[in-house]
Amino acid sequence: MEAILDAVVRILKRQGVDAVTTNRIAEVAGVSVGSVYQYFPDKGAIFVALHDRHAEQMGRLVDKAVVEHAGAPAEEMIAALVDALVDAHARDPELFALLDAEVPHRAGGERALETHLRNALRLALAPRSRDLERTLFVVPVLVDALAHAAALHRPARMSLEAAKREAGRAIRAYLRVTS
Amino acid sequence: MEAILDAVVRILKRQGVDAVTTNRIAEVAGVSVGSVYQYFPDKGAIFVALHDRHAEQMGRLVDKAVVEHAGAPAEEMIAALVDALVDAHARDPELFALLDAEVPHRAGGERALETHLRNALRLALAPRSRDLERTLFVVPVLVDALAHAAALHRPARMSLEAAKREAGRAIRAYLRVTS
Amino acid sequence: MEAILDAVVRILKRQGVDAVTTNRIAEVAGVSVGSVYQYFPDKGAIFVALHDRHAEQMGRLVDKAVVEHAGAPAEEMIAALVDALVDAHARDPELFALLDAEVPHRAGGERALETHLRNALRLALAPRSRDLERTLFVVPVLVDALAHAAALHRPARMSLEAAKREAGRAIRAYLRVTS
Amino acid sequence: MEAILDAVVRILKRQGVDAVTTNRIAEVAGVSVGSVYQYFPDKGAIFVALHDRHAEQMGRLVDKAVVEHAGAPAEEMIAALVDALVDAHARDPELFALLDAEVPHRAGGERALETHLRNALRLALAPRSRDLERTLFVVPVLVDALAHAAALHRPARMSLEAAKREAGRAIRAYLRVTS
DNA sequence: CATGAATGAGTGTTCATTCAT
DNA sequence: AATGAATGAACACTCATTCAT
Repeated sequence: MEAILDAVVRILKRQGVDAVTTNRIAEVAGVSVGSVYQYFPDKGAIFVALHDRHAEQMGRLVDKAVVEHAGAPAEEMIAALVDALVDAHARDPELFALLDAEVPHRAGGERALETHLRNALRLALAPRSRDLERTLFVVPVLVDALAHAAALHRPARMSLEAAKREAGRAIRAYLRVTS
Repeated sequence: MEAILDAVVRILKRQGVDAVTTNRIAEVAGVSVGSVYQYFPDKGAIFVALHDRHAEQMGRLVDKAVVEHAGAPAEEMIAALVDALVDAHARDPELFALLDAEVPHRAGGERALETHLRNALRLALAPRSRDLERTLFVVPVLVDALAHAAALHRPARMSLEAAKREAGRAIRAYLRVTS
Repeated sequence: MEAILDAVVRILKRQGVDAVTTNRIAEVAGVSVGSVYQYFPDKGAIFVALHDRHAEQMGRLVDKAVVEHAGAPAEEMIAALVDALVDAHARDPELFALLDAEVPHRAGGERALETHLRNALRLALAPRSRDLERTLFVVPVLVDALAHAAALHRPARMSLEAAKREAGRAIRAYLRVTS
Repeated sequence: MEAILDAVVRILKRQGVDAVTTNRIAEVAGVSVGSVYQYFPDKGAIFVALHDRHAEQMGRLVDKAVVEHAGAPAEEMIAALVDALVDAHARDPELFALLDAEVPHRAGGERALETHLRNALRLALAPRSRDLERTLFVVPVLVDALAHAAALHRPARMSLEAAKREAGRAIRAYLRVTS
């Protein structure tokens, strides 16, 4: 299963989505097509699983940061969050850009990372905000968007660290006005 | 050409990406397949054109807001920007979610809206910021992400207006710390 | 009409039969598709006309040789015939090989050159042969096959002149046994 | 594979080249289109294989005649050659005419029969000729052309046997002058 | 469980042909 | 007569999926 998803990733990076056929997946994974269908009902499920796997990896990072900064000020936790997410995406920007742009998302089932962030932050932000609802709407969007941008779309002249720092400033600025 | 893109949109909304075949496009557009190929070299080009058209429409909105608030404070201009973009996307959220999730983007050629915003804001923000580079990195990301979120992914209990307002607050907060 | 056939020849040589489309013919000939259809009922007719034109050109060569050697011994006439045909084909071997191999012949309507040769030789050979029928069967076949072979398929080490001479010897040898 | 080529032959004879579509081939061969593509990379390859198969069949006949008349005079061997080739083509003249006229040859890769003949005859003719090169150029051309003509294009009034005999005479006459 | 040959519905695309101008 | 945009039937080919071994 992991092997299959890894095969998809390899094909995706080497030749693009259009080269991702079930037969090629099997070949690259070193199994037979039949075996691919033992684990996934159809091709769509493979893409879903790929997105899910990524979401879970990011989710684990989020949980870890939340747990590790349970007592600390929200700003610190968020800085850690941004840090972890940016690093994770920066490890293979090409892949994550591809995942976003080319691999179909089946609209609606998504926003997994934002949702996860929202849930994870609910507790951490509860005491801070007069209107939790609105804060929990904005912060995950900022974290997700800025982390992606920092890792994948920052200007050529800006370092990863500088981008992280600026992302942190933006989120902190918002949190401050949400007293 | 417009008719063809409109046909794609219609099929997309009614039956999803997989139903978008060149023959069906022709049928829905009321022309022959051959004519579709008179205007587009292949199916991929149709999707590209669809994304481009959307980007241009948003670009025009951006330009309009920038021009109309040329003398006004940046905050106001940005509020107008968010307003216009949110309204534009809110007019047909389903479509824009689809466009984002299912219609392949050909990774890399993208971020059109952010880029346009960046260029449009360069002048408006020039006097404000000590480090224009970083501001021009963050603001377009915030505008784009919050506008999309407000229009397409806001919590069920939050009104469009409330989402816009909150988006505005977040961006304003960042601009304030970027003296 | 000539222009159209010339266009076909040009495309044929530059890009092969598969590139010969009616639209491309029109383009290369410098007219519109509609005009092509003014002169030819359909695409097949163009190929037929091409073969016919070639057959007529060869036919004229045959007639000329026959007329010019009307009084001379048959051997001489045949030598002239082979000479003329070989030269004609050797002028553009590539084209004639293409014409033979790739341009569909519509089986059965063919053997135009052999038939023409047969008719042209009927008189010249009449006095020589006890069985004209058989001679008129063999000689055109020899002339056609050897002329083509000499012009288009002779071994790399053999000169055109040598090939012609050898072709002549073969035909003469046959004529001699056909007293 | 044999089944596929046989299907092509069947369609060719019944409905002509234009009816030879990959789907129809599959249908007539009793397999699926997919299976056709398991054995042949594309449609062109099928035609090539068809020509190749024919060339091999003829080649086997040539080899057999050469072997069986290894010690005998060259005249006899050639008579046997002509005999075998004429009979082979006469068994289904229509098909071989079609193969020649309508099935594209991909110019240049061809003359397979002549080449085979040339190689087969090299040994047999070696002692006879002062100039082997020229003899090996002419004889295969004569054998091929006369065998085809006898089988496929002889005058209506001439029997197969008579045509064979006359072909033999022509070749023998040439061999005699090539002492 | 694994295999991978076989399947065939379905797709993108081409191109001969037409006909209103 | 000439044009060339429009047509759409038809085709080569792919690839997700199955199932007998």
